[in-house]
Amino acid sequence: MRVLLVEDDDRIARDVERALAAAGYLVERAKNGEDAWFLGDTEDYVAVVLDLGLPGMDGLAVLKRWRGSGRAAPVLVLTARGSWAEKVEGIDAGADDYLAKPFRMEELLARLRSVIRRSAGHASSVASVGALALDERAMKVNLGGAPVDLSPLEYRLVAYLMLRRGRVVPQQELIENVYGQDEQSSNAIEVLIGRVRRKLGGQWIETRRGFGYLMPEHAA
Amino acid sequence: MRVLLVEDDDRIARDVERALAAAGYLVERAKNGEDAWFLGDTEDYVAVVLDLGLPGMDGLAVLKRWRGSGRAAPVLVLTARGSWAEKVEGIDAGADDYLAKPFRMEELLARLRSVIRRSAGHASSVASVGALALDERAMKVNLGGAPVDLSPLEYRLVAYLMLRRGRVVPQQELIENVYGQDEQSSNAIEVLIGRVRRKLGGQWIETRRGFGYLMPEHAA
DNA sequence: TGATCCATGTCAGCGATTTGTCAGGTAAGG
DNA sequence: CCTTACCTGACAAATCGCTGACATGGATCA
Repeated sequence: MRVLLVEDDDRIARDVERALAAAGYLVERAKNGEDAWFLGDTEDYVAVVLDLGLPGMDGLAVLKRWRGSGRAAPVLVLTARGSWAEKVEGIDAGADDYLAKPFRMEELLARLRSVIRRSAGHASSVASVGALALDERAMKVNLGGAPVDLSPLEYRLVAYLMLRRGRVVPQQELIENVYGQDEQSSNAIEVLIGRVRRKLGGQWIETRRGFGYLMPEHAA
Repeated sequence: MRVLLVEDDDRIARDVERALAAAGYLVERAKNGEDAWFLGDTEDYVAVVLDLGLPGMDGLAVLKRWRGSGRAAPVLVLTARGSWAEKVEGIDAGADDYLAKPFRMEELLARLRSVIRRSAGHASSVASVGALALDERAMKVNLGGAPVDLSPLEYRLVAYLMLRRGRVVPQQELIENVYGQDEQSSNAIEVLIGRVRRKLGGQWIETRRGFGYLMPEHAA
């Protein structure tokens, strides 16, 4: 659940960063277009929050370069209110959503959820797999109506898998999105998987030996 | 390119309809929630433009019912400016995008394009040969509906052959693509083929003595 | 301040699965 | 009939992931 925040204004960045962190995301920040482009091009994020007014390379240019090189991470664009021409251009450049400053933090979070959800190919707001339901808004996971008590890391793990249900998620990808960086030197992720399995019971997370993990579309 | 327009106000509807038609879409219109729900649930649209302020069933309720019954067509929501709480709710209900009235027709078109473009990117890739089905995302192979338990190498082998069905694949090519590099010093690949054959039953993999292996287009 | 708890990383060992190797066997093609 | 390519069963080794136990460290609370 790594999110890239591209924003030059420190105050806004701090607020957004805090809100995103509180919502369970792992936030990384870029202050200018070059850094943004580099990070977005080399790292893997579930979403990008991109301010258009940047020093150095323009936000739109960054976006276009990403798209040009095949980066598909959903992008939520922030910009000053009112310029609908800029909106249109931004959207056609490949932005997935658009938000005018100033904005409500709740709205940013909602749009981010939406954008992430859609990029995973799911329309419905609550991702659910059988009796498992993910409530991103409340950062909770319910099993048959009853809330499951998950730690932050466990939540991120489950959320990531649920948003990508039906797809094998390589261990490395999982690690990157649950922990910020690569913790290659241990089996922490396996331990985490084990703990989650014990809490959820049932066979929600399948192991694809040698490939990664999978949450089946239609699980027990 | 059928688009469903859900809008009770005749004037707005007329303008939008005209713009959409000019942009090449086939527009159908619903004036109230019930009609909207029925059409959206039974017909197949590339996108829906949904006004929230409706007589009868509320727009949000319609949207939730669609999502609840698995309708995935992208929905662009129209609503009165300013109520961010409504926005948040709408987005979380599964709207794909959101536009405040009054709006520029250009912006509506841009967002519609964007929404359609995105929804096109989620086709599930399933190749099949007779009763054999390959789900690349889940890295799974089904035989007549039942999953086949394959090891990583076995899976790669089957996937490679299925994606090239009807073509003779030289042993060397197979080796290079199943194993990372060349393991020329043994008959490992033959053993692998044997194991796969035993698991699949039937004559799915033919041997072309001296040339390689082949998965027939229409296998037994 | 100290006691305690919870989340999480680390480690070692277990065990199942996977997979390469080899030694015949089998059959295709001349 | 003979060569050669391919198949098969058995075996051994390696790999990978799981688990339980323990360590650590930060938060909370008396």
